[in-house]
Amino acid sequence: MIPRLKGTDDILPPQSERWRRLLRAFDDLAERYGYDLALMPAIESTELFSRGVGETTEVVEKQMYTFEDRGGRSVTLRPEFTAGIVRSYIESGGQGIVKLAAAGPQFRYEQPQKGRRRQFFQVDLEYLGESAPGADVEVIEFSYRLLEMVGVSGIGLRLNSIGDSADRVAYRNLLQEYLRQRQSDLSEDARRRIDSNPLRVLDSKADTEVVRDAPVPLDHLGPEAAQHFSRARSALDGLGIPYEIDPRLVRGLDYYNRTVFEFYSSSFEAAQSSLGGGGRYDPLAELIGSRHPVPAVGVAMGCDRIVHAMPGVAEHRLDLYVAVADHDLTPQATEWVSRLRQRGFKIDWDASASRSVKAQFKAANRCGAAAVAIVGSEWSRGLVSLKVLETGEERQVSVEEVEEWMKQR
RNA sequence: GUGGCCGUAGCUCAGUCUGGUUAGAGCGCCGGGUUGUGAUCCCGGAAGUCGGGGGUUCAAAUCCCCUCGGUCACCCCA
Repeated sequence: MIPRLKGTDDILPPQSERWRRLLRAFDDLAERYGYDLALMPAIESTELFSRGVGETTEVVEKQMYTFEDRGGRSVTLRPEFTAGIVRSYIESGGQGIVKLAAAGPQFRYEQPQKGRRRQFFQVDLEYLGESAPGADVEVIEFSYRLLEMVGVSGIGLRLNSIGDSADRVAYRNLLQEYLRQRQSDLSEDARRRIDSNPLRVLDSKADTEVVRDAPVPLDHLGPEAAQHFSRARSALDGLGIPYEIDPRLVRGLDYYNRTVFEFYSSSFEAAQSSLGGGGRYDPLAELIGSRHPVPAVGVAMGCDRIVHAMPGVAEHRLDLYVAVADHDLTPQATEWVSRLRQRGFKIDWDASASRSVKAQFKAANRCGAAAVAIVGSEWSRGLVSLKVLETGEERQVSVEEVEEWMKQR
């Protein structure tokens, strides 16, 4: 036996039923909100991520699946969607407003635990070319409605603004000065980040005492960033979307500015409880080679975690299971099953045309059929036996009545 | 990369401390009780290199050493 790789999952029934519901809900909402489908490469140039995501980020420093391909190029399995989608926007002309929805696996080489796999699945939305706070609000609202729609309970939203790059130069100095003063109280990791990535110290769990009194970006926003944030907030208030301001929320990727946010569920018990997050990333396009700025905002939701927080729904998977009692009638049954499926009914049957009625009933029960129709001696009179599995009630009816029954159920 | 816990049937686990009949149970699967009736009930069956290797012993799932895997947590993120 060759087992699956560490940190990868086979997603099979019954769990996969929730995935189907989630992906359908995402697809449906994306269409309603005007986002077009994007199917992106799972593999890109390593440089795209090192420049876009940031050299000093955890992801780039030690979590990427990077290797040399047969042509000697350094390539990387995507650890996230955004950099690749922005690359495609620039590569295809880089103009105007483009709204895209994407879904697929991402790869990060980490020690697996609950809610954290080496291959994990994300649904993703990117709103490119729009600088107004309304775009931030739209992707946040979309995410909230998606979680609501699939039945996640205890939805929480943390919101913050980390300001513009220009505001952050002054703020960064202030923070570094503060951290250096408290250096002796900091963890080793935090000390290392004072120079390379001081913002990340703000969400360090090991340094909560020092961080509590540290200056936060929210108090040092420039006037434009401050106005952007207050407009976004009042729009969210108007939509009735609850949130809490978390002044120490920063994101692990370097390209963010202004609005950042994170969704979680209070019912998902795990150390990795964030269901998704995102924010505005106006600086990214130029980091990866655009000759003009591209304002943009996006969100990525972790499907594996959302599915953990979704309720299971017991419902009949199939409208009908067709059991063949007289195997000479297999050709007629084949045609009837096909006709019903073409009309949109969910039908299954024993395609082997060899098993006993008893075995076919067992199969029907196992796959969650609402009823069984027996094709046997009564077929010559235009009838089948219809047995409703839940009640055990059985009667002989015409094939037209079977369809009526399924429609009214 | 570091630490805790766990590896026995397809799944969930008992048995390990205190070595000793043929390694068990529940669920699931297959068959029969009903050659046209599931779920429920009764009867039967298949299925296990006890994670792997080495050692101690008359004897190892059980004790010792090494190793591999899983899981949760730290770190970090979706």
